[in-house]
Amino acid sequence: MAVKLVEETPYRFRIDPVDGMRVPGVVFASRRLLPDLSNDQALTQVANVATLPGVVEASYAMPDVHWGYGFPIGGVCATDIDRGGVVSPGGVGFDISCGVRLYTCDLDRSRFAEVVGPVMDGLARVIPRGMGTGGVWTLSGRDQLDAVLRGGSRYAVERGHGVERDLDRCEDFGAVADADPSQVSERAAQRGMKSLGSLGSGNHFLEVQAVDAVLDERLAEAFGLRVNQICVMIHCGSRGLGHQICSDFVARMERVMPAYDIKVPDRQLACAPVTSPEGQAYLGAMAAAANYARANRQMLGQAARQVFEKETGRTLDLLYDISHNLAKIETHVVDGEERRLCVHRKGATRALPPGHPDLPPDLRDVPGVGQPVLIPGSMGTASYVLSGVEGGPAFASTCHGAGRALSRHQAARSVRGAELRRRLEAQGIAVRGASARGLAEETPEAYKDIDAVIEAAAGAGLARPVARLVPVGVVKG
DNA sequence: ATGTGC
Repeated sequence: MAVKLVEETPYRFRIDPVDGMRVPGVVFASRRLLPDLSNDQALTQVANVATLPGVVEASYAMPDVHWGYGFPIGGVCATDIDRGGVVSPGGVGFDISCGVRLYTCDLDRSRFAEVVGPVMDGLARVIPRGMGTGGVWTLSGRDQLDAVLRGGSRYAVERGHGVERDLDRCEDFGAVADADPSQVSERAAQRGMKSLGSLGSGNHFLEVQAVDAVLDERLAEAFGLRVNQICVMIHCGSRGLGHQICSDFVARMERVMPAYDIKVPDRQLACAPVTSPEGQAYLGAMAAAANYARANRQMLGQAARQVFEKETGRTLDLLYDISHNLAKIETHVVDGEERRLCVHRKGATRALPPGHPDLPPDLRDVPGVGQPVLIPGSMGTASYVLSGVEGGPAFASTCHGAGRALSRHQAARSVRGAELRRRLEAQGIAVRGASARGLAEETPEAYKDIDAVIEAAAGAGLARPVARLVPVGVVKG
């Protein structure tokens, strides 16, 4: 599909419907980010998504959009459940409920410098990472795995892995409803059994970060962030379990699409009506994987908390835990009417407005304070905390990270792992990696400029920047 | 992203 962009505002570009598109495409980006997009498969994917049955408003792209499996990464698409709307595993992604959790620590950057060695060595010892299996929690069997799949972080806390306040600060208060472990294949379960509490590889990490700049004093205070404060960010997902569930359901939906008379321009857009048996089965399995991902982050956070308590005498307080790969059933006003939608966010972060009932209890009634939004940067660069805003377009969603600019292969060719490690250490960043190649694939040059992405997200009215964080120690898969 | 690839 040939894609033509029309500038609507400095931060919003439109793709008019052609060739079976049911709605326009809308790309939130700045002029600075746009050249990267002009010759990119990602925009064709934005247009392809606009052909899905039941799609409403627009196929949205966030400022960090890039090419993905079928759907672009950095894409948001909502379908109307009661008007034939579909759900698609490709619109969620392989790493179901991949997301970020951020803890604050009552410790300043200068004090942390005195204990950086023991803390980083402690984290390196307790945080499983890299390809393959082995997590901090060895499950007793399928029954206990199913308890994780139903209960998420809540089950982990019930079993002593965390405190009740952690759950107040988790999306969905720690567990997605309607998880259906019976829809999780034996193969997916086998893969999940041995990986609970592990980072994985790729761009997943655990970082010790320092608040570099406060960008909104009032919001930062509400979120408990101050300049030079130490934080811990964890970015990971549902490991082999989520991957297997996605694979299982892509194959299943490809088989049943003809029976629903659904035709899509790319077979990687395989989908089924939300209300169909296949749609419901996927949503049940997806919710189970989402709970696994949250329990995964809970376990890693608890392991990090114990290291901090032992080595610094200070604990970690959870600021928030939020996914950026998930489909959710939500109610939004479309064409002046409240509709039940299936909102797919793939490489896009939910950003609820101030006063929303799903906000943490202690933030819910604070005027002007929206949902904490956690945006991980690439290795060695900044990460951001944002806040959801009133009236955000794109069904209360924003970007999820810097977005790749080079493929893994290109990145690995551009720099040697050992050299990159020295460079990071020279910048004052303590590195505890798993493999040299893994490091090279994540070199900062392989990603877009996170500062430009955040500027575009703010300019487009998707979210409000609160604080900029920089890494002081990184544990990578 | 992933027991990395039909």
